[in-house]
Amino acid sequence: MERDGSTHRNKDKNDTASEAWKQQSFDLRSYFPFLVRIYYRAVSSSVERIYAPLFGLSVSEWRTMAILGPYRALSSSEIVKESSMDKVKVSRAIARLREKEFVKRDIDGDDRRRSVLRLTDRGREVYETLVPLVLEVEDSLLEGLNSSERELLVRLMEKVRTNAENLTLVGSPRIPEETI
Amino acid sequence: MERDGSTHRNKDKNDTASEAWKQQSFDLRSYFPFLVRIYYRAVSSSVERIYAPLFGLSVSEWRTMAILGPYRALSSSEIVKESSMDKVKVSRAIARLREKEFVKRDIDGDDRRRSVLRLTDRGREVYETLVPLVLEVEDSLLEGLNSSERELLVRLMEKVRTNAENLTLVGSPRIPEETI
DNA sequence: TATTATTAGTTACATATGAAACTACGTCAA
DNA sequence: TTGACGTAGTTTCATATGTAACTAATAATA
Repeated sequence: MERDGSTHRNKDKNDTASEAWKQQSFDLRSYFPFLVRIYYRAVSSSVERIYAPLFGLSVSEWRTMAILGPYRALSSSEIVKESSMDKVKVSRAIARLREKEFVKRDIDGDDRRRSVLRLTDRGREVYETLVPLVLEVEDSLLEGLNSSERELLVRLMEKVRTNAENLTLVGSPRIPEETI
Repeated sequence: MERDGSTHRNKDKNDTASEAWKQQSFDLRSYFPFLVRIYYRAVSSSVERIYAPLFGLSVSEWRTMAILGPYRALSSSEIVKESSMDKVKVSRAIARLREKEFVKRDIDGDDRRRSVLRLTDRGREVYETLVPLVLEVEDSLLEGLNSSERELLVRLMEKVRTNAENLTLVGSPRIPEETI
């Protein structure tokens, strides 16, 4: 990475060819959203290396367990809110976690549409095995960054995310899983 | 975000219950890889808002065009290298771009396994329409960050990515599309 | 209370994905 | 040459995904 942080293109100004003024040099490899993608993929796979092979958990399954871990008893839609997953994904994750008997479900007495989910004992064992391991990964990922750099990284990512959300607000309603 | 950058857990030390020493407080919402995911998704969707509705391009199709834009004529496997997509994805992207007649293919004279891809005139038009738009998105995403912050953000992401890749190196060979 | 609207969660369907198998072509070595 | 191996790119298959339609239950209101 040896380009300045603000922009990496040079408008071909003074170019006289009829259409050439349009031609901005564009290099995917330094396009910020592309860098974000590469970054994300690297981080993702390093975490998945932990819970996928150990207990055959998918991402959404792990996330669901992670939410249930400290909170104890939540409804599906509460998990949706906490996890930034959609309700279909959560529903499927729960279905599989119930098959694996890592999660159990009780129907709410008052509102019988609502179900209350919690980890089973086995689920809690798995959760507690996993937590220190994924924390270890987190540490390794941030290795070499001092605490103010870590703070800054998180802060800048948040800032960018806010910008992104403001952008998306104004437009069409699509939040695809995979992009760039 | 109001936690320190290095860690957000408190080991429940001094807890005397038999298993409780294992219990680290774990909060998905502040788990770094989770934050990365949220960040990535926000950035992704803000870019896809541009090329998806305008020309019905998928992510991999857009990326392929973005690679072909400046370079002119590349083989499929060269695109694979540039794009950090796997060959199946690239192959499919090319197939659809050829249907749409945004990309054309010539078989290499010397090596008839190899095909050489380039944008068609129509493809180049699309590309040139898109480039300024996606650059605009990039700008909006980074709005409010001065250039040293931008530089830093990119640098820190790279550092984390390197850490991640070193981690993944040592283990099982899986690079899933979706994770955390 | 009957009727309609709302909410929780699931299912169906069409599309996207990755791993592995496969096809077609090239290269190397005997 | 011919066979063994290697490479470019495609296809198959099983799984994952999102949208939209759906079911079941509750809430609101007439």
